[in-house]
Amino acid sequence: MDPLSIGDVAERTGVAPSALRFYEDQGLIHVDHRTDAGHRRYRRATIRRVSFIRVAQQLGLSLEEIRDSLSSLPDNRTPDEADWTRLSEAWRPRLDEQIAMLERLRDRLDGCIGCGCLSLKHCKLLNPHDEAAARGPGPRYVLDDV
Amino acid sequence: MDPLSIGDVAERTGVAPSALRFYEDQGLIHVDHRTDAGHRRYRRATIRRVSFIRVAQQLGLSLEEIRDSLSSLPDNRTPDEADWTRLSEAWRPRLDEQIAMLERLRDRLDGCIGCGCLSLKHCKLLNPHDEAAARGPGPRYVLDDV
DNA sequence: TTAGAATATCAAGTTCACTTGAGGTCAAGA
DNA sequence: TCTTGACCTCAAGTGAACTTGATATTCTAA
Repeated sequence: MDPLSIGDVAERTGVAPSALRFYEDQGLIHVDHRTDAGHRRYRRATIRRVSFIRVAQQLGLSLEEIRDSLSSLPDNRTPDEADWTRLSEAWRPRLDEQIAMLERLRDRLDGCIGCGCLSLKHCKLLNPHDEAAARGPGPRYVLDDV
Repeated sequence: MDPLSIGDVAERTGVAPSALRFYEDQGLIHVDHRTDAGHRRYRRATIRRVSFIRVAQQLGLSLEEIRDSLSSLPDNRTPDEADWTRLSEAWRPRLDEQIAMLERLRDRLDGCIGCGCLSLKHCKLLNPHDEAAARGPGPRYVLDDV
């Protein structure tokens, strides 16, 4: 049962067969071999790989970035602890940054609502001009650290 | 200086004029009036509105969802505390959910690296089958609550 | 006054991440 | 045997979110 068909992988990961073929085109996953009839056969580790891709997408990474990230993982053997550590360390800053951004937004929304300042001139969430303007355009106070 | 040109709004928000015209087509923002020459003139509140759109996008909302969200804001007057409270309450669950998901992912990555289980069969982050399989496909342990 | 920057419209093009469609092969069950 | 379903390839289509290009007008500063 080890060699998995594209349908197996699709079912296990929730990713459509067409998407799996697309990922293969993009160099994100690879088949172990083909049957005589030309059908794809994947190794079990591919399920992990595909799950990984979906999680990375949730993080906001593009497929290209994910491919780069995955390139540090071996495709011919089961990734070991060192492999995952490398990946984890690469992700950590991004993860921390995203969490911090969302928390900042949440706290600011709460704070602003609490003090009612959103209707005033001083709200730093939705009045990115003033002091913030010097640091470039956009909603700085949310997207950046203050 | 109150009536702002499209260039002013672009500069203040970091959003290209073409994108602002596009947002107008999509019903996300509106002009206050046009000059005799047909040039767009925006009210100051439009900067907040556009900043809001960008922040919402960072949250993962589509322009359509954002339009719905913004429809609760008045376009003809400066939004007041009640307006923002309504919006904040609508966002809060989504915000909390996203933060929780990212924290879950971070903690799991840390935990898995710490115990080295990512190379074993028991890692719940990258082995979404087994028990998790019953709850549908995909990397459940990260995307859902456990 | 005159060059250049900014604005306008409208259609078409771009990128990303896939999906759909057309046309065909192959294995298993009624 | 037949038909259903899973698989194959390759090209084209999709939707979201804009951008670019063509062409024209208008504002601004030397």
